[in-house]
Amino acid sequence: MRRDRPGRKRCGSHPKAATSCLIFVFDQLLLRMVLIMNAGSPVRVRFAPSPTGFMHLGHARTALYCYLLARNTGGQFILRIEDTDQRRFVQEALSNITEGLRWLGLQWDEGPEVGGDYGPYQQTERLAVYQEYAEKLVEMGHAFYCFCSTERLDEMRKAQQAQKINPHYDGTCRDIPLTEARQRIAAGEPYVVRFKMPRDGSITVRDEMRGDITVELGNLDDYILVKSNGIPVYHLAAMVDDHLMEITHVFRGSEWLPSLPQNVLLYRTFGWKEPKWYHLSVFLKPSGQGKLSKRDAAQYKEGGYSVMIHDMEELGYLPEAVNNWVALMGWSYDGSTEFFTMDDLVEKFNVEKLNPKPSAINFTKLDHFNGLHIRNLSHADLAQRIKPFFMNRGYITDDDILLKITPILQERLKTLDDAIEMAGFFFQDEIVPRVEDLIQKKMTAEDALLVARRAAEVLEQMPSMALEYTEEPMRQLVEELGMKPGQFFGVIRVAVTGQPVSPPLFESMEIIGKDVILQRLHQAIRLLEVEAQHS
RNA sequence: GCCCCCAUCGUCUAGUGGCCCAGGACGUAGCCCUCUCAAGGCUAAAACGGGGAUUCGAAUUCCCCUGGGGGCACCA
Repeated sequence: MRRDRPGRKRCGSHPKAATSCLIFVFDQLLLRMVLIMNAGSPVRVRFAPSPTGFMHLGHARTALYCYLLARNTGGQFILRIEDTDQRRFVQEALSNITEGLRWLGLQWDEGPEVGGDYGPYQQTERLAVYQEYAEKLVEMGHAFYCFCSTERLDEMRKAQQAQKINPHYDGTCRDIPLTEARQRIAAGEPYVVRFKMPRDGSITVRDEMRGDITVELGNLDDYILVKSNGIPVYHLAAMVDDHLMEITHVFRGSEWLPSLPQNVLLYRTFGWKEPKWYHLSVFLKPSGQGKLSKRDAAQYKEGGYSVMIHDMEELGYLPEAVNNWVALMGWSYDGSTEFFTMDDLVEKFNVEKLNPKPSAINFTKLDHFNGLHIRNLSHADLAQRIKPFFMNRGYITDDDILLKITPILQERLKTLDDAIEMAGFFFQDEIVPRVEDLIQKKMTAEDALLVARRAAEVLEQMPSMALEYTEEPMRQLVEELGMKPGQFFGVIRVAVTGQPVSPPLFESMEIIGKDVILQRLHQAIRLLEVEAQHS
């Protein structure tokens, strides 16, 4: 297939460029055709988490890619719950995952809560289906019943490891005649079903991002298909479901890559049409050393970051930014475009630019994307998004004021949470500035007092705190006093906002209003008077 | 121990044999703008892991080494 190389060739005026220009046009035509062909073949992709833990970044990326490809091709995005491990089942995990998906804006077309024609979408509700296929495999002679106890298996493995040979099933039950096996089962003997791996030859499988991979079948194990409790393992359940649900493209973690040959062999044994496989590489720690682990989670949280999706909202991240960030770890568009809205991603996502290299997460880049997406929001939208953060801190917010402060906050926020520290003073009845903040560098208490007094005098004359009544008069005052603007406005800023760093002064003053401004100025004057006497 | 995968600035990446003494982005440093902080603009430092081979020509193809990652369960 032709590769997409946007912006690579440019039509110039140089005579030689004419040919390349023609080629470029032809290139674009081809590209169009490829896109149309792609769009004409809707995919069916599934995100299939197991409810054994909460949703993290790895989940988010896999789900995002699934969603993007489905939307991009007009196909279906399916959510399937792989809950065949009842021992590790976590009650809140399912809701945590569905909430995470919804927060990210990755609504599924089929699955829990929404149904679909290929249901049920929870594996424990499909047990009879797997049983049927396991039986079929036994009858075909490609699987066998195994009566080995876990104790014996453990010992066997230990012995193998001691001899430094590859741990694998030793084949004890492989050749028990089927009639005998059935008798033992009827007699109540516990058993599992194992795949009867061919002993000779090799198999070549294909990961779309890496190419062909060939392995010796002798290296593959007689892996278990059905556990002794009658519940299938992933390798059976997922393949049966992917086939039955007509999944065309499988996105899963690279931890599954080693078992791809077994998985593909099952497909081929049944004669099913194989999906295209994409094994997404793991996320590494920010240091790049080792994969992201639960152990480190607490540490990230301390730094104001998290790898858990349910933390992202509270930390002040936008789902748009998380998607943008996560999309670019393992996928690129043209190597230079990095800002993508969800619509952009849906339109531009393509499997050709997927990359198999493990990537270290970079939280500061998340911050950057979050800032970009915050600035991309409308004032009204931003206002509504920062509102809950103020509410949670006990501030009584006012929608009008919120809407007024949004424009001066927007380009200063890295996270929505930053709004509290930056603009809390708009909603506080009383602020108490620290005297040492009031007095600017290279300034005495008397100097600061003079600034506050003169400013108060001037502002008192004004009909309101509208920009036209504050900025010019204050600048004149600066000149009159022969001070540096930074110093002068520093005093006013701290007096009015209570903090040395704030959104633009005049805009802030206009929003706060004349009464409160004068009140705060006089408070500062009182504080400075006391200070001046003591020094 | 065995099997599999990966390898370009600190990090995310572009790159599919000549457009590359390697481009973009985050971060870092400096400058500009400026009422603080940001945002924005400009500039700088910063990479093809090592060795062979193929070729007129290799970041790009092949081999070996090294490094990193993953897997080898009645877990997913």
